[in-house]
Amino acid sequence: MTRISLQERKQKILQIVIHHFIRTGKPVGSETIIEKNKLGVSPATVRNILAALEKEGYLTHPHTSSGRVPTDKGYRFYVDSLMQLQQLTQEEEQRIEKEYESQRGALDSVMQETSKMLSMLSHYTGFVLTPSPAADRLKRLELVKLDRDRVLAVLVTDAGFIRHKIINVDQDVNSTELLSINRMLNKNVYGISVNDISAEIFKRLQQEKNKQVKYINIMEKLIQQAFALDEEGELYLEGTSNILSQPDFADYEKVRNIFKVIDEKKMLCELLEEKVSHEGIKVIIGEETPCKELQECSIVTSTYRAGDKTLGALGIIGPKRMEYSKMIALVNYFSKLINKTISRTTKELAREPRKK
Amino acid sequence: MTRISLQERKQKILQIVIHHFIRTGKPVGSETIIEKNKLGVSPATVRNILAALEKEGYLTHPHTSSGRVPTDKGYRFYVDSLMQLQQLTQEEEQRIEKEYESQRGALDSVMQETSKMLSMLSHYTGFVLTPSPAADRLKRLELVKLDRDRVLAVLVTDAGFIRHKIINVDQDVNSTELLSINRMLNKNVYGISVNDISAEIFKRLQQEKNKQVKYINIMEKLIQQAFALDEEGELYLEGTSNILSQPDFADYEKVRNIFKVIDEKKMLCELLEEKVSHEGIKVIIGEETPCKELQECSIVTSTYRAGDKTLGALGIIGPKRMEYSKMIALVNYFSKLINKTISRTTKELAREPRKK
DNA sequence: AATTAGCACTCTATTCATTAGAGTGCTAAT
DNA sequence: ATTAGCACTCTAATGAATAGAGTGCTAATT
Repeated sequence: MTRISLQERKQKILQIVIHHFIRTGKPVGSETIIEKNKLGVSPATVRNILAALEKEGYLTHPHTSSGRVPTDKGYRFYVDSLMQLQQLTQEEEQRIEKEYESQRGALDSVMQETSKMLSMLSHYTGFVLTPSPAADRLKRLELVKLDRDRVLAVLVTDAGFIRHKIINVDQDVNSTELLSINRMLNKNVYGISVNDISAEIFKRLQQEKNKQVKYINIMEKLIQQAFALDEEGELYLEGTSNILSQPDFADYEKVRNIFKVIDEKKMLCELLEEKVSHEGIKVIIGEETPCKELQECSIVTSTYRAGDKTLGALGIIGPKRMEYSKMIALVNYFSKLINKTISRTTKELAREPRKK
Repeated sequence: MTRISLQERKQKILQIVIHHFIRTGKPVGSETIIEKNKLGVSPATVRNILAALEKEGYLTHPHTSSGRVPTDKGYRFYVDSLMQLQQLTQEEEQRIEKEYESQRGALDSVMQETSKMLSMLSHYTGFVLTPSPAADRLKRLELVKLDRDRVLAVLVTDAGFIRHKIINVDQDVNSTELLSINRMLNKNVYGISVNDISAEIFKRLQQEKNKQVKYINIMEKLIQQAFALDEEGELYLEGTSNILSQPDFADYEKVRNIFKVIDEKKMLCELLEEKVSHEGIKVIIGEETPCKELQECSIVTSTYRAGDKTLGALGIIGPKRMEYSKMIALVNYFSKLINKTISRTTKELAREPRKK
């Protein structure tokens, strides 16, 4: 992507076209441009410039006799260089903050609430992708006996996520035994990442040979299953119906495809996880997505830190023709907010370290 | 709804019309009826009968010169009296059963899987509504300390549902205290419905005056919050995008409304909970729904027993023009399957009663 | 050399008329 | 009670005509 800096006037006109198109959704003609903006030039000049911009790939024609429409490349340039960043209004910030205060609970419900608010404030589809707990640090592990050969494991991670899982141990364990296993595990579990835990625990157990070897067998089963988290983290998705309200998505076929992708959360998860490799706001425009069905959409997403290093993602999905500056501001704000919330949670959790 | 029994031939024709319309989606004319079925009568006669059926409210006309289309009343009569019940094919049953076997886990994930399969096999939208745990019996309650003033409560109900909740106790409780509270609660908790538990526990505690009174204060906080389950139970919803594939929903406006309702799960929850008062298959056709936006849809739903008495619901949402017999068979089958699964779970859980 | 006026040209979208076809509803005959 | 016959109604599809928006090019202008 060679970035030959366009001359100033060209840029100005490109910016006018895109801005106008974003607002109205109608192709923009040379006359319209003159009308709304006092550039001291004639329509013909503007036409020449538009033709040039088209040759360079920033604009297109739906058909010969209609105005110009931005291409993906055009949007990209707009987002990277032309657009002026916006801030949320105080009103909006207050509204968000207020909603957030009342939401004192488990992290998972905060995430759900966040995706809902993203959707409401953007009028598009909002999402939050929870990081796989596998990469997070373990804070606590609780084992509860359910019946003869099944145990419920409850994991609390450093960042404040809670997951539970039912485990089959094909061997009878009585409650007292379980309790002491539990205690032993908790002593060794704090602060280790869920990924490494299996290996780590066995290492420690071998050093602690004085303990009864009796449990080792059971424990192996338990640990293996408890930490085999195949899940890729949760995806909270809200406001999918907003897609139907977008005039840009009048084409039934396209909408159906978009919904198919969104319906199968899995696909979306993968797409997002791939893109969420490094921090900061990211804008994915149209064909930049690896997912064919979403080529008519843009995604504005940002990451947040959960615990010490794990990254989750959040953002919105809407039509390519969206108010990028506004959306970026919105996503950015929530990203910061969640970071704050999580670091608070983490701190609280850390207040009482692993004495027991 | 006076049910003047229609003469046999009338019924026959009504049945032909509805059946044909369900299959093709096109209004049915008198000629078509004659062609496909050898009734020894002329088109004119059929027309007379159609006109009669229309006057009685079972059919309508989209416009003067088109064939007949069933009204809601027509569908209702069809479902109640004309339709012959169907069975799933062996193939289908096996496919379901197989999927089910591999799914050995927490009940919640079974529910999610079920709604997915309902959607896949029906090609409509599938749902499972989990009963509010409040009405279920408690099997076990686990308290885990998170930080100075917050405790994680994990509830396991009789039927096998698992819920967790974060509780604020504005008082420091050390882990040992918590453990003994936990033990005390568990001794008293088994088999009581979550609804009654608050009252019940206090009654018992008063009898047990010998216990330290010290904890009572904390315990009150804990219990109050732990069992204040405002949730109405989970709604698992899958295959919403299938709605878009229905030719019946070509009207953008209508689809948008349907999606709005479905998006806001809450509304759907209430609707379903209301309708799910007594057991058995229920078919809600078009305007019979209390929800305006769903007037173009039909819902086939059935209940399942969770634990001893609590009812959950499951089913499918599709266009009014659906193969009712097939859908009823499908929903019915899943309903039975879940009943079986739950009663198995319950039994397993009961195998080790409340010794500790 | 850049700008602009002027004009032919292209394509869309809307309107209107026409037509074929499907299906009804009524009347009168069987 | 049934049916043949026929006028009537409405839809859906097709095509022609037209207005309008906007371009692209050429030649004149600055």
